[in-house]
Amino acid sequence: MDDSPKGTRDLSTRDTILAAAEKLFVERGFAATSVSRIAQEAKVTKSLIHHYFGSKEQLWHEVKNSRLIEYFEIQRRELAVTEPDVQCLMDAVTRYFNLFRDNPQLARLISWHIIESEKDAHGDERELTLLGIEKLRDGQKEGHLRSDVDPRYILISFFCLVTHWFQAKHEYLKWLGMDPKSAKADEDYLQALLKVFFEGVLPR
Amino acid sequence: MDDSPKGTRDLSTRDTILAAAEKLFVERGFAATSVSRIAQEAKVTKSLIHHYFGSKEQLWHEVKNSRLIEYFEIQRRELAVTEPDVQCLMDAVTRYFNLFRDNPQLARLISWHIIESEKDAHGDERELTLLGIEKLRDGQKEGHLRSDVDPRYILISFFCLVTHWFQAKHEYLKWLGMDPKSAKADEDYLQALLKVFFEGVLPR
DNA sequence: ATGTTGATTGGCCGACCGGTCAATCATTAG
DNA sequence: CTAATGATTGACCGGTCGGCCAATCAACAT
Repeated sequence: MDDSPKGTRDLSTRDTILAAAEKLFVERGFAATSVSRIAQEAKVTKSLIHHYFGSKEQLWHEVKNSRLIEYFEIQRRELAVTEPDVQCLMDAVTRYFNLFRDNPQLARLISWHIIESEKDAHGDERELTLLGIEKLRDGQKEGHLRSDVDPRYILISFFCLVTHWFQAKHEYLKWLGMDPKSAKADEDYLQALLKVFFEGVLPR
Repeated sequence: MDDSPKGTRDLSTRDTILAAAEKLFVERGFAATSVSRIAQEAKVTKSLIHHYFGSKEQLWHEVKNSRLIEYFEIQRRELAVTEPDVQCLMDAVTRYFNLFRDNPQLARLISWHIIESEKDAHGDERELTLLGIEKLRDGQKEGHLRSDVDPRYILISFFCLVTHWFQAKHEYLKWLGMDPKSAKADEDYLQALLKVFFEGVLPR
């Protein structure tokens, strides 16, 4: 039978709590979310949350880890089929961008993870990053990418261009007087991102 | 004489509180920081904080606004002396980058501001952004910048490249197994940023 | 039927939260 | 000297926090 470590066979209630917790944590962050509020959202008692997850911290880690591991898994698969030629890289960038576009909680989860900067090291992250850098290095060796920039910083600048857009677009679009919920903005920004990242803002 | 609205002539204590509040808010964000903790940090009583600032929210806004207004002012001055030619733009990018490098609280303050996404609109932000876009448009008209990318998204992608670096570098450097406190990393990233932003990652 | 096990509840705890208030202290003006 | 004013304190408020616990409930194995 199912022999999960703590003996929780019924997953539906547990998942209900997990979903409620994710919603609130993603919305307000760890500190601003109370266990009782999560209980209310999941329509269970506070005690039940402690029964399943032990503590608020553990629940938060459970929420984060489940999402992040899922995200790493997707990335790993994506990376495996990516060849270091230009078209393939542009497709990979687009898929990465769309992953965030289609999972808005992901960007916020990462935001909270980064800003609250906890010590938990994932290993997954590191492995995945090194894999990406290797791919970029291949691209450089084959002449698809310029070789006078450290591939580590190429990768980071790419992360910046995608991650920060989804973290802050509501703010920037507000500054520009544009509709913060417009799907058009995502599409337009992606096109600009591809041009800037691959070709730069100087005329060729 | 000094006739500040609430009649607080002694600024030193007030500033002590402000500094303590900034330190803790920047470190942990609004929700995770308690008034008593700020009082302890500033070595005053909790009551005194309410005496000077009314409420925790008002203190938070005071902290944020004072810093952000200062930052906007610097930016406005920078922008005024920036010509839209390539060398001048690269200098402006570098100065903008160094502003964040030398004021680490600024990036975190903006992080908290963005992720806790409050409704307060600064006006300053909008005006400044439009000014920057105008400058970029000039650069396009004079042929210094490519004209097939919306200057609004050029500006945003630039914000992403700088802001997110300072928000997340500790995380990324950890992934790469590099020293998160290294000043060298800032310098190296800036060089990479300039190359990528202006010329792109494709060979020329 | 009975005991076992885990799901679920409501009540309770001490700690801390943000905030108020009346009482002091220090300074200075009249 | 005294009145006034603001700075500063400590005690206190109601409320919420995260967490604990004993009791019940439902399902199932014996």
